[in-house]
Amino acid sequence: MTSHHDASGRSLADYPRPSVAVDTAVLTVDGDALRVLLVDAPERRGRRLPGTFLHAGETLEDAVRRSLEHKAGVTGVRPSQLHVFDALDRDTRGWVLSVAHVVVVPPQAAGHASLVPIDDAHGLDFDHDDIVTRAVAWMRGRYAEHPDPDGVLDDAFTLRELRRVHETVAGQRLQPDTFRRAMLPHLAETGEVARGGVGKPAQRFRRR
Amino acid sequence: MTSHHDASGRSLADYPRPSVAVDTAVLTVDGDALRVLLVDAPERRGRRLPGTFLHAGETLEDAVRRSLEHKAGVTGVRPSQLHVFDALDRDTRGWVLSVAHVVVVPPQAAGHASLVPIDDAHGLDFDHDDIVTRAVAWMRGRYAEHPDPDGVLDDAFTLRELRRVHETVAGQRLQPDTFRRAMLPHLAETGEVARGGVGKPAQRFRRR
DNA sequence: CGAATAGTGTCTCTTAGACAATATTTA
DNA sequence: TAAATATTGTCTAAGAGACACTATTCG
Repeated sequence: MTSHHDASGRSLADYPRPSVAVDTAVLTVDGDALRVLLVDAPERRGRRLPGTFLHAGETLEDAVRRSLEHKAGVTGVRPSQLHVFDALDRDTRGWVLSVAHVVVVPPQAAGHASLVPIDDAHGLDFDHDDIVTRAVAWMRGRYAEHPDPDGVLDDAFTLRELRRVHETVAGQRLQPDTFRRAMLPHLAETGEVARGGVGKPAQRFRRR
Repeated sequence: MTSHHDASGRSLADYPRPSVAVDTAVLTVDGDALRVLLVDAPERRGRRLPGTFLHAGETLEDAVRRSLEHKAGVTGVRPSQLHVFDALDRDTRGWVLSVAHVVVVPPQAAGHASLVPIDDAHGLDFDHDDIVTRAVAWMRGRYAEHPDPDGVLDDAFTLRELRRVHETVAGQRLQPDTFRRAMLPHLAETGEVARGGVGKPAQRFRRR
């Protein structure tokens, strides 16, 4: 923590320190696929999540934002920590801890990197497969509790649109009537109606 | 991450690195109080959670075990990560990240440090109040799903003993009959009976 | 009108919670 | 026997899930 001297009486500056990196799973819901943003490694070793080393004077969240803007053109995100990966041999070049993060973005905000369906996101560099698994589990938990906590949809949306997002995140079909009744208490009516398609026009709702 | 070079082309060794510490909330259930293990700061600045700096060649889990054994005589624990605290000004002596952990132990395993009721564990050094809050929330979530995931009780126990633990963790009374029915599917009978007290002897159960 | 979708009514089944009755022990 | 505790029976209310019916729109 912070003021630890250990038994030997050495102080903070005397210890070798690990490099600290951040790696981020950027998830989005595009149509009926849950996707994750991948980048090609500079040395072409393989595919991986965007990440960077933590710089001096920077928080983890700053580092995540910097890496996403820089490597994928993604801005305005709110990262959440997932886990610290600390296996001693996880990076052959030295002692590196990675703080894994997750970010959920609307599909149009995904920038210029490639969005890969999560079913195809295997065999990534380092422990990035693990990070994707944890990120998806984290997102499932979040969407089981809230209508659209990360603004994947526009400000106003129909229940069909919202249900489609939830079906994609959960990986299974949901009944329209049950879903509607479960969500209504967490939504606010807008009065707007979505016209244009076939069938009775649907009301548009907002998160409340 | 791990192989990040950034735009400037500098490589891993060129960056300043933070010190990385671990701090651990050791929780236990003692009678009807939820307690956390605190230590006095060497410089007597105040009370805090046990922690240490991460040493080279050591994982976070190793560091947690070392700090608990060394500072409190607690062994044989299974730490879980909670959160990384990274505020730039959290330690006046320099750039220090702290990976907060939580550990649940049976009361007799608490070693030689002092166990403080969580209601009295305020005003701790650094961001340790936050860690305690997160640790308690983590433990509540765990006990809401499992009978005794961390072995706070002995191998065999009565439903009254188990209920008392849950009441302490949840901070509220639970109905004996409802609790019993909720727990039974997760328990195995032992055939043993707890004699000695007044009233009908209770069966002893085991986790399954 | 017919197909498609939105929205509502209602039935069933499960479960949590509460209350009460029965069972078994000690003092 | 009285008090205390364990265990089980049962009732009620709430909610999830399913099915069917009504409402509204487009082609």
